[in-house]
This record gives sequence, structure tokens and C-alpha cells, in this order.
Amino acid sequence: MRKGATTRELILEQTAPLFNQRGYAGLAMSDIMAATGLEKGGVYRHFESKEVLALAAFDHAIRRITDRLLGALQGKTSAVERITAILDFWDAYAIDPVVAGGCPVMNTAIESDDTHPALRTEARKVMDRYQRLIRRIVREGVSVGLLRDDLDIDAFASVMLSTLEGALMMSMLYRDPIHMTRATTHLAALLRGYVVAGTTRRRRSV
Amino acid sequence: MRKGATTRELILEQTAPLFNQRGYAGLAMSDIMAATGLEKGGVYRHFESKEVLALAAFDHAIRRITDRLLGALQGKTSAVERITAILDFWDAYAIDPVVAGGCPVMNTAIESDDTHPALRTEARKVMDRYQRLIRRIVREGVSVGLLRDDLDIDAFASVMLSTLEGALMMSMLYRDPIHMTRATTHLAALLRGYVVAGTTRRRRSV
Amino acid sequence: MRKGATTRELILEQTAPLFNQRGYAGLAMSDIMAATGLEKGGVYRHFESKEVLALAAFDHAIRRITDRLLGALQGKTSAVERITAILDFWDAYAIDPVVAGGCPVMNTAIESDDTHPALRTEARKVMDRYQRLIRRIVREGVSVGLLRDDLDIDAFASVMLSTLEGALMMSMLYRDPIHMTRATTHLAALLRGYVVAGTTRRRRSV
Amino acid sequence: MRKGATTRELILEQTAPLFNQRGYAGLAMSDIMAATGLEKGGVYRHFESKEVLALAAFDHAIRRITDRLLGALQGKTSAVERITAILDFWDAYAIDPVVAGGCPVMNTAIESDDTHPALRTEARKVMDRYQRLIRRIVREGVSVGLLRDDLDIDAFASVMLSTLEGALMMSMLYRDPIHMTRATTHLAALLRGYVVAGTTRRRRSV
DNA sequence: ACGCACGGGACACCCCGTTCCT
DNA sequence: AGGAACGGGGTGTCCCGTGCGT
Repeated sequence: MRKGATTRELILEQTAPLFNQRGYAGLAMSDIMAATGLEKGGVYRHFESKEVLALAAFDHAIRRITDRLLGALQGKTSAVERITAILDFWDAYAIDPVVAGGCPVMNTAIESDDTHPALRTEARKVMDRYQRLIRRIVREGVSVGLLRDDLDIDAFASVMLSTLEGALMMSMLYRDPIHMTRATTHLAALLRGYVVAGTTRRRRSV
Repeated sequence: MRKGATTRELILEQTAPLFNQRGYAGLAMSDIMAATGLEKGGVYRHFESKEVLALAAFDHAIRRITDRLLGALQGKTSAVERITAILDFWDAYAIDPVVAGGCPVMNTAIESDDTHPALRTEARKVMDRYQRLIRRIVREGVSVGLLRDDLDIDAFASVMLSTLEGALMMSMLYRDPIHMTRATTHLAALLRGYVVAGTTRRRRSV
Repeated sequence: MRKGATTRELILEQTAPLFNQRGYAGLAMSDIMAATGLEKGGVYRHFESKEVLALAAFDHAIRRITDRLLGALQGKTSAVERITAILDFWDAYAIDPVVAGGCPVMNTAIESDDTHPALRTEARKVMDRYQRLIRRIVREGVSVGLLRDDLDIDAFASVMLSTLEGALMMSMLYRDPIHMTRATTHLAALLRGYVVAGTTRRRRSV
Repeated sequence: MRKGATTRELILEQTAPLFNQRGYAGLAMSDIMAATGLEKGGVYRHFESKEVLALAAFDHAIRRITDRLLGALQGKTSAVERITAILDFWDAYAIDPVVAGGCPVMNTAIESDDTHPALRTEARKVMDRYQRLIRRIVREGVSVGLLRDDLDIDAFASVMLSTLEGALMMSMLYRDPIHMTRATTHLAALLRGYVVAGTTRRRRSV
């Protein structure tokens, strides 16, 4: 057992990627036991059911991702810098995911769609937070005069997340980060199109 | 007694949406029996295993979608018209999917990523075809002089599919087609940006 | 197919030993198909069900055994000769059964006891005939003055058949005809004990 | 929760007569589940396969019978008393079997003959023990001078068991203990014929 | 806090017996 | 007579969760 880590955290740390890779239905308690080295008694002491564990593991995965993302935003002040940091984060994610198995939100959304309401609700909540984060950044950019005010903030957040999630799926399907690169490049260009002339230094167009 | 081919089609028709909604691991043979009204003997006569059936059901779903999509392309000649038809197809899909449960390619890509190589391979093949279709259309548009030749055809296809797949996931997660609408609107505008001035009648901007 | 044999007879000829060896529950239609070289359609054309076939196969086995036994009795006139012929028949049966798998009556009696009333009835009928045959012979021997009239005819037939059937079971269990030899030797001596002195030539005592 | 050993015994107690009545092929796991009130998981926890269970059930049945038989021999000292006790045991068995369905050894010998080597071996082992028991008793009777020394001990044991097993089959086939009575009466008389004159009080002849 | 025995029950797949069509 | 079709019961595996013992 890792020093200082409680058993509960150990379990989450080990199972979060497994749930992310194989899904709720595809992951068995026996896999969890094998991964944690615990027996059932040990696991059930901390989580009253597989479902509760799955929910907690999802939360854990999201927390890890969010921590990393917020870290990447640290010190980035302007909207463009912050959006760019997010795009960079996704680029990195496609090469080396924070949590193995792709984006937990998308994975959960796909699997739970018609089967597991609790997980679906959780995924939606996280997606809400992602949208709000982007909207907040963009709104700030607009209010500050960095971005044009004809930018449809809701649509931008929606399209940006759609494109990034879709591109992650493509990159994982092909085991090739190129699709993510193309998506982030495209989104960066899109954003640049809304930057008010003269407010920032030109980057080379892609 | 029923003709075998009929029963086989019946099974595929009934199970394709179920696999699409619940995934390979989430769908039990008993669900299949319930959906088809057949007993085990009947199902296993036509498909030697759940895996073989899942593969066939995936194929079936794709065929249904492809047929519909090709139908929508019927009579559309110019690249812009054809891409627009594809976008319209996705818009409609988000409201009323041809196969319940979202896009089989994305669903399969997500679930099979770390668990089911055969399904993953199949999903990749179909995604290849989608990419080739878009590239062919765009390439023709460029060669004909309708679209600017600085358009990165591969990147366009990649970004377009990423965006549409991601948007479908978002629309399903929120049970709200708005995300798809935003994605297609965005992609339509993107395409319009590459149309050579004077080659087509202006559409009202969206 | 054997010349002159109808398909029906071919089936019975092939399956009688199989039913005798493996029992009704232990023999599958697929075994029957393999043994006969026919497909299911062919078998069901002649026998409407496995049960009907099993009954017919039992009958067939009994007929073959009875034919052989009656052949062995041919020309034997005195009761002692006839009983001895029967004992010889059983001795030979233990070494090389007329129908593979032991005595169909005993096999059927054992298997069908709590499971298959129709077969049980059939077995009982045949056992009745066996008992009647022995009683008739012995009764004739008594009436002719060859055998003592204090011989309990019913008990003799019963004990004789019990001993022979039990001995056949033992010989098959041990794959050793010695048990049958001991039984027939014992029964021959028993019978001799009832022979009226001076009516027959002494055999060497065993 | 129940103790495992208890459940194991429960299963054996309930299934031993079932296997004895219907045979290995004729008894389904579902019958076992119905008889024990357990679900598959419960049964398979204690027995890894139907075959292993069948073997254990056979052992269990034999143990029950042996216990009863040894109990009947308790206090019986002379060879004649002991053999008589065994005959009485069989008489009682034909009326009310210790294990429903007849003699497990014979049943198993018959069914397993051409199908189940493991069971056959087991049946043979038990039959060996039966033979040894009788031989030992008779041998002791001879060495003590109670029985004549021209008695063929091996043949006596063999014939006695053949007769008893065969008679049990007959009694079960006819649902009439008379055949067993005749067999034991006969065997008692046979034994009496070997008693050295003057060593024991005459019993009335049967 | 954890290991482990326990057992209910779902699951996949096989194969059996029968029918129907050719 | 061949053989596809299919209802259905078969076995054994696995899975989840409980509760006892340490």
C-alpha cells in the first residue's frame, strides 16, 4: 500500500482507470480485486456496492483531470491564453491521458446513456462544469474587449467541447493524436478569428 | 416454419439498436431472446456466439445508416450540396436516430477500445469509409474550382467527423439536439469560408 | 445399407446395442444418427419419437436374444437338458453377448425403474416370459417324473433368473465371466439335486 | 449463514437417492437444485461438477448402507449368524431400501458399464469389499470348524452376491419382495448344507 | 480492517428432440 | 431422406453481495 494513502484512495486510484477503460458493465468485482490486491471484504468495507464504487471512481477520475486542467490554467490570465491552455491540455491528453481510457465524461455518457441514470447524471454535471468554465473565460474575454462581442458564447463552448471530445474519440480509435491536433489547431484558429485586431500578437496561421 | 434468412434479418433488426444502446457487455443473450421472441436455440442457429452476433449487428446498423446517408446524397452534385446533405443528415440523426442509441461507430469505438479488438477494428474500418467519403467530396470540390485549394482536405474530414461525433454525444447526453445544430451550423460556415467567391449563390449566414 | 434390410431394420440393428449399453437417457439422437449414417429426417420417418424407437430397439434386442435361446433349446427334450441349455446360453452370453451391453431386461429394469413406465412394463413382460419358460420346463420335468415333486417351481424360476441376472451384472462389472460360470455351476448342481435318482446319467460333480 | 459442511451433507443426503433412482445421465442439475433448495451457485460451491457430485453421492449412499449393514452384524459372532444377518439385511432392503432406488452398486455397474469409467471403478471397489466381507466370514466359519472345508469360499461369495443383487432387481421390477425372499431362503439353505453336523441347533427348513 | 466461505442467480453456449420444407 | 429451423433444457462459469472469523 502506498505510504499515506488510505485504502479507500488506493481503491479509487486503481479502479478509476479500469472503469474508464472497460465501463461499468465490463468491469467485474474480480478485476477490482485483482487490481487492488484486496479481497471482496476489503472493497465492500469502503464501498457498499459496485455502483457506489463506480460513481466514486468517476468522481475520482474527474478530480484528477480537473486538478491537472486547473493547474494548466494557473497563471494564464487572458481569455486567449486560457482557452489555448485548455486546448494544449487536450492535446497532451490525446498523447498521454491523465486517466487511462479516454475522457471519463464521454465514456460514461456513451455507456450510461440508456442503462445507468445515476452515472449519466454525474457525467452531465461534469459536462456542465466544463461548459461553464469555457463560457466564463470567453465571456470575460468579450467583456474585456479582447474578443468580439458577436461571438456566440454558448455555441462556442458547445462546439469546442463537441470537437474536442469527438477528436479524442478519433485519436483513441486510431491510436493517433493527429485528430486531436487537427481539432485544437482548428479551434485555435476559430478563436483567433474572434480576437479584436491589435489586441494580441499574431501567431502563425495553421 | 420460417425461412432462415428472414429470421436472421429479424434478429439483426431487433438487436442492432440494443447493442447500440447498451453495448456489448451490457447486452445479455436473454435480452436478445426477449427482443426477438426466439429461444436460445433459434438465435444460436444463426449466430454462433454473442460476439459474432454483435459484429453482424454492428454491420447491420452501419448498413442502415449508410443506406440512409447515400439516399440523402442522391441527386446532390456539387461538393457544397453534398457536404450540406451530410450535415443535414446528422442534424436529423440527433433528433431521430436511424439506429437508436446514437452513432454505432462512436459507441463501439468507446466501448471496445480496451476490451474488444474485433469490434474496434470494425469501427475503425467504418470511420475510414466516412473519412474517405468526405475527402472524396471535398477533393472533387477543389478540383472543380468550387473550393479553395488551400483547404487541408484530410484535416477538414477529420475535424468535421470529430465535431459531428462529439456533438452527437453532447446532444444525447443532454437529450437536446441544440449541440448538433451548433456543430452543423459551425461546420457549414467553415465550409462556406472555403467556397471560391462568385461560384455559388450566397446563402444567408447562420 | 445392408442388402435386403429395410431402413427400419437397419436402424434397430444399429441402435439396439447402443440403447442397451448407454440407456435411454444416455443415448442421444445424434449418437443414433452417427451409428446409422442417417440424418434426423431419416430416423423420424420410421420412428415418431426417441421413445418409440427405444421401445422398438428393446423389442428388437429381445427378439434376437430369444431367437438365439430358442435355437439353443432346439432338439433338447428333457427338462434337465433344456435347463442346462439355458445355463449354457447364459455362460456364452457372459463371454460374448448377443446384444452388446448385457441383458436388456436387467438394464431396462434398472434404468427405467423410477423414470420410464413404458420401458419398465416392457421389461416386466419379457421377464414374465422368461419365468414362464423355466416354469414350463421344470413343471414338465416334474410331471414326467424326472424331477422331484417337492421342487418349488415358482421359487426355482425366480432364484434361477435372479442368480443369472446378478451373475451377468457381476461378470460385466469385473469383465470376468467367472461369476457367470460359478452361477451356472451352482444352478446346475441345484437342479441335479432335484433329479430323481436313476433317471439320468451322473455328470461329474462341480 | 450456513456452515459449508452442513450444506455439503444436505446435498449428498438429498441427491444420493436421486442418483440411485434416475442414474447419472437421468438426473439433471436442475433436479438437484429442486431437491436441495439451493441454486446452482450453492451446489457448485461444494461440488465442482455433476460428475464429482455423483461420485460423492455414490460414496454417501454406500456409507449409509454399510453403516446399516455393519450395525446388523453387531453382536453376531458365528459365521452362520453373520451370513444370516446379511441375508436378513437384504430381505429388509427389498421391502424398504436404505437408499431409495435399489442397490447403488448394481445400478451404477449397469449404467456406467460403457459410459462412465470413474463410476464403474467405484462400483467395483465396493463390490470387492462386499465379496471380501463374505469371504472373511465364511473363511472364519470354516477355520473354526463350523462350516465344511470343501466349501468354495470364492464361489460362495460370488454366487451369494449375484443371487442377492439379481433378486433385488427382480423385486424392484415386480415391486414384490417375494423374489428376494426366495433368494435369501435359498441361500440360507445353501449355507446350512455346509454346516458341519452337530455344531449348531437345527433351524426349521424353509 | 480485511480475508474468505457462502450462496443466489445471471450468463454463455451446447446440444437435444422434434418439426417442417425440400 | 436430407437438413434447416427452432423451442428448450442442459452444464458449468462467473458475478455480486453477505456475513463470519480473525
